[in-house]
Amino acid sequence: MAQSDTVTRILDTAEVLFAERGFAETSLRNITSKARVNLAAVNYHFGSKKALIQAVFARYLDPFSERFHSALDELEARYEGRDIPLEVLLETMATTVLTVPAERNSLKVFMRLLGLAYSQAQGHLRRYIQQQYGDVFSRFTELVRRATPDLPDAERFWRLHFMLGTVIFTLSGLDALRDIAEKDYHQHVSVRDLVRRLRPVVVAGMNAPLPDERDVEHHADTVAH
Amino acid sequence: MAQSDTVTRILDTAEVLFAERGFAETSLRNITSKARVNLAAVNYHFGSKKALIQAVFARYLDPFSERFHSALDELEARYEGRDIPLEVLLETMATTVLTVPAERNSLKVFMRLLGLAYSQAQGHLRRYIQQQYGDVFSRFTELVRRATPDLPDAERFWRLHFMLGTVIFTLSGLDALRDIAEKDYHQHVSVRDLVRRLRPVVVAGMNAPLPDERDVEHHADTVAH
DNA sequence: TGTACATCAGTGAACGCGCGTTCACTGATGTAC
DNA sequence: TGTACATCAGTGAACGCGCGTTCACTGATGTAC
Repeated sequence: MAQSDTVTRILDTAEVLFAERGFAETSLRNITSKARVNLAAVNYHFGSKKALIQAVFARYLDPFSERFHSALDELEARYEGRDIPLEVLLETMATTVLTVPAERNSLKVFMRLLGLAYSQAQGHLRRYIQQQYGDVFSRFTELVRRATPDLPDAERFWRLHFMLGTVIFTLSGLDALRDIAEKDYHQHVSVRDLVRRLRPVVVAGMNAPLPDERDVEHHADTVAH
Repeated sequence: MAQSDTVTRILDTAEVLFAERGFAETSLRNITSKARVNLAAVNYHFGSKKALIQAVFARYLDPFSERFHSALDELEARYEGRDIPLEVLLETMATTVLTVPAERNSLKVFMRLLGLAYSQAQGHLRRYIQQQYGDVFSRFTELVRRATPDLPDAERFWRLHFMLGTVIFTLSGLDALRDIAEKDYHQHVSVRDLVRRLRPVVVAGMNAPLPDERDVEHHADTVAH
């Protein structure tokens, strides 16, 4: 066994199991037995389960953030200080997301992991991602800000997250949805096909008319907390 | 203690803890100690942790599906066989979702639970929801079909799920997003406020132009699986 | 009205189990002299 | 070239812990006669 083949085997197995069942539901024994690796090897190489989870993310997010940064560099150079159109920014992000996992396991796993990062409690994970990759996201949102000067800041913030929700939710729940879609419409759906369908929806959502101000205080907010 | 006050106390506490931390991360000991109830009471009244989880969902989804059915009855009567506009259908769904938890704990909890139902592995839960509440969802999608006759079936299917993703993702990840939003914009965001912001985005997304057919086979699908 | 019995909500303690982590140890490889 | 030592990946077994569940039991209330 080559040096630290073990590390790779652990990461490869862990990312698949985490994506399938979540972090709490995947035990180190699940991972190490499937990877045919000693149980203690996880703690030996990574230190803890938490650190393993972060390492799994880093293996996707490090190349992603690096490439996204250089894609944005290129874009800024090309537009020489002029505002980059929203469609181009979204397209660039989509392209980068699509290229990263081509060398890794699969886009499905990448998206499921992103979905879990959002939805599972795992506070440490959100903090880690925020801290490690917050800058590239900030850079992107700043460019989006310049591309949509008429959108109020808060509105743009929320719409970006709506958009993120659409994409992550769809691509991370892909398997279940794909099954239903194929059963109902006898039509195969590839990830690229979905991205193609997502594009006009996302663009239309970002460019939607502003919400009606009169709605704001129609009713008292009856929700606790 | 009145008869089966215990049952209510368990459900009230469980739904909050489940919403906060997920199912696997919430132990029966967490629930029973916070509810000041005997540990064995959960198994006595519900039979198992799984059954407790389903009971928590039923307490929201039973009234929801009942009300949504009657709201749709009303709508169909009002439109006397004519197609109901998409906006009206979406509005009706939103209104129903908003009224249900007004009597319960909070909308936030309801949405977090829906988000968890989608994102956590918990196969039994998705099956349970599908089986118990699938009919009302089918009825709704059929009405949406009639309201959008120009949308190809597959396109409508995907857009409905895009929309679902946006709403569930946003409302279930609300706390984290709200924190960021308040930090950045010093502006409190209520759930009703978010629903108001979601409306035009969702409508625009559903009515977006069809995807460009030429994109379909621009590149081979390089993604594994 | 009184007694015997059944029902039922709730309890306290224990069960076995799988979990993440730790630790003393092995055995191969590299380095110094 | 040979020997002593250090480094490092990996291992096997055990640690204590918290988990969901079970079980024998209690004590209050309702029912039959």
